[in-house]
Amino acid sequence: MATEKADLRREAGQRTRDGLLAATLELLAQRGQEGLTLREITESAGANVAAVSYHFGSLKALCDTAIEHALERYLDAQIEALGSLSGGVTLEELAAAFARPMVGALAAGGQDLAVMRTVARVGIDPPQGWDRLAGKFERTRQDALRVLTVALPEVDEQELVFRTRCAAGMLNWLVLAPIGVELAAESAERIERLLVPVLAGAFQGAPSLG
Amino acid sequence: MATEKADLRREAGQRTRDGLLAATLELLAQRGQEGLTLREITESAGANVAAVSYHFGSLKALCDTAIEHALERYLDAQIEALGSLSGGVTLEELAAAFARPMVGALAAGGQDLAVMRTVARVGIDPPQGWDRLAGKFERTRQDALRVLTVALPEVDEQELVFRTRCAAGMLNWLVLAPIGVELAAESAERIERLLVPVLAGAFQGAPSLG
DNA sequence: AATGAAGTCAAACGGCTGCTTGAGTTCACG
DNA sequence: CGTGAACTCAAGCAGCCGTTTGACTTCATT
Repeated sequence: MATEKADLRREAGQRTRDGLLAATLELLAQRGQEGLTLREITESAGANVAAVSYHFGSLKALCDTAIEHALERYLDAQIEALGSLSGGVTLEELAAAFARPMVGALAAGGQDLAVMRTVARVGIDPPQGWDRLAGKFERTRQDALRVLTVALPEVDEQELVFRTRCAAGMLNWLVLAPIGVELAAESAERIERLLVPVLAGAFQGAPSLG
Repeated sequence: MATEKADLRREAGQRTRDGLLAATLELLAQRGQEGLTLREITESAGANVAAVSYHFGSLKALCDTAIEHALERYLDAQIEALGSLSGGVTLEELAAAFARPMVGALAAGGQDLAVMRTVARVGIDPPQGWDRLAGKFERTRQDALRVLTVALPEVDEQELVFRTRCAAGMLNWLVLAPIGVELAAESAERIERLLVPVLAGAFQGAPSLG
């Protein structure tokens, strides 16, 4: 068939690696890094405890790898969602793009949702390998800020940064807290219809008609 | 002196109890319930490990007690802040009252801030004794909703409930995530000036000028 | 002074933790 | 077929976990 050699041994090893990463991601999403147990992961993945040391070196290294994969998946989705925006868009369009990865993950469930929950948990207790992805993270913030400064030229830039962080934090909370379970039962359209006005309103700030 | 009898033994026991509760609250605020260690608490409180079993029965019971105390302090502050609002207030006034307990805790630091952080963590992973305080919690939600339905009669009530939860979640996130450390360094006035427009905007939703 | 309740404490317990070991299996390659 | 690398596995390691125990101190009461 293919010119590539099969090498079933390496394939089996890769399968074990992937299974451990998937099980770790799922458990990280459910309970975070603290309550995580080596034997729990390996039982969930159908692997031996020694496989963790063999493939990743330690439990901590396995968690770091799983978290880094999740962060990279999330940041890529966020960059793509925000990068598609042109200069002159409405706040609603920005809000919809800002929330798209999370809305999609809530609707899709499974590993996408686990990625989102893990990223949200990492946002509360940042790991040590955080710096390596700080650049990508900063880029998503700059993407949002660039659109915001055009849409809201009268608002101080420092305040727009704060509002962006508020909006991101709100999304993180919604996906982590029990309300995320309720939202996951809804359709993507309904979630977006609920969420976009709140996000856009937070970006814009209270109108001065008080 | 006083007609009350001193009974220094009971007073010492009460001091140990309070010290354990204070140390537990501080550690709960820092790292949550999972990473918590019996010996860490007792060393921080200057007590013996057996004191936990003696005074509370178990580590879990100690945590539950500390969490319940924190929840009660938070809910009382929230009820008082929202209860002072009359029927016809602006969204900004509602937002300011909604955020007042958290802004105050950020400015005060210390145990007030620990209470707020612990409550926020509980919001993500609710304990089992949650139901006992569900009534008080529901009351704060109703207080906010009552004002919101007057201020925003054109918005569906179900959406207002969602926006209230979004706003509460945003505050919880701000106090839990690393941004909370930055905010705690600011003055209460500055925090409120940053926060109120975002909260009021989230309550109101995006204006239909898109 | 004797009594006994209240509280403290060092030491130990079984159990679970992450990790290692060495033998065993699988399979590409000469 | 023999060799050796890649991988798996049961068993065991030291160490920390929450909890218990029984002796000890402290002190109001009689």
